[in-house]
Amino acid sequence: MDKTHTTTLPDALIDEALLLDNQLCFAMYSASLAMTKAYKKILAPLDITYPQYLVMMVLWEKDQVTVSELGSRLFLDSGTLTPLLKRMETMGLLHRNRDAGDERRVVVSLSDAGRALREKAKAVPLQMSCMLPSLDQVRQLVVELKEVRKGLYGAEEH
Amino acid sequence: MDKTHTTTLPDALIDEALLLDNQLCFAMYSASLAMTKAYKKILAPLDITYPQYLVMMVLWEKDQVTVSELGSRLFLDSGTLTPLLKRMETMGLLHRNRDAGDERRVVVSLSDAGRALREKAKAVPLQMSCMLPSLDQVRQLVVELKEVRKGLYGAEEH
DNA sequence: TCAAATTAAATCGCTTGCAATTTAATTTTG
DNA sequence: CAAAATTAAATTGCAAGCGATTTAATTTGA
Repeated sequence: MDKTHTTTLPDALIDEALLLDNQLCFAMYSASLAMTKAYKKILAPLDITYPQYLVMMVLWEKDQVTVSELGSRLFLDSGTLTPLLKRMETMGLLHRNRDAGDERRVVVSLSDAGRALREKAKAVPLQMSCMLPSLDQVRQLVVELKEVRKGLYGAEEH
Repeated sequence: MDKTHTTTLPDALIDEALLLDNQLCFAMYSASLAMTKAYKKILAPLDITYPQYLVMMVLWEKDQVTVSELGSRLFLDSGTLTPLLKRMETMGLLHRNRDAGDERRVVVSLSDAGRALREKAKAVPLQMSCMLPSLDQVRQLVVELKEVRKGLYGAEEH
């Protein structure tokens, strides 16, 4: 009996694996899109998008961050962040200034309006939590999704 | 003691809720982005993007679907799908034809090349699974994420 | 019957996201 | 020190996503 390491999987298993409804990736993808849409409604009074809200959350945690810090926090690169931040600067939510000590860096900081927005934003998590499962389940999911994320970045350090 | 239903939450709780690392939504968002990037590498030999791969999976399951069927399967609307499908038609993966019985509908069907691509695609799920947790954990996550998705669409039927 | 309502796609304008390249500043090292 | 290598952002070009509107076909119903 020829049992090599590279056995072919049974066709049935391969077929099953190609079914949309079985796929974790599609579940994450579609849940993530659903989440963005839900946020659109909740964030409408604040006049910001979900990615903009993410930037604000980073800044509310720690004012004065470079574009790369923001990027490694949000898993986004300058190609995404630069135009996003420029729009937010135009809206008056933040400032972008070259770091005097290292002119390569751009330091992003909150404007008064950006700081003020935090008050309005305090209502957001509660509104969102109404649409989500129990706190325990959420906490568990967060842990698992972080593991998944780590696995997906896997090869390339991160 | 004034204990109305609309008690204000303790500040500490509100602050904690605004922390990026605690948020399910950010965990889904960033895991989903990581997933798309991982697929980019795996799908490179097939010359398609992840959303295009999703369309192909639907068609491999059932050839001949309308744009709306595709939309309700993938949770995407015609604003997203029409240009996506046109690109895929140009690439030669599928055909788009008005339904003779109801000229409002467009029926999407596999081309020979599209059908042929399925052979190459059979390797994809296994490659992806190497980056993911155990099958049991994946299955559990899929169930939970579907619930989350349902909750997020909540109000608007779906 | 035939105008009004509904439905299905397409279109438009905008924001993300990302790979690849470019520009400019800083660090390394020969 | 000065050329080479590295680093940080910006830029470019493209593919998603989506709200809002438009166009065209079909169904409703008065």
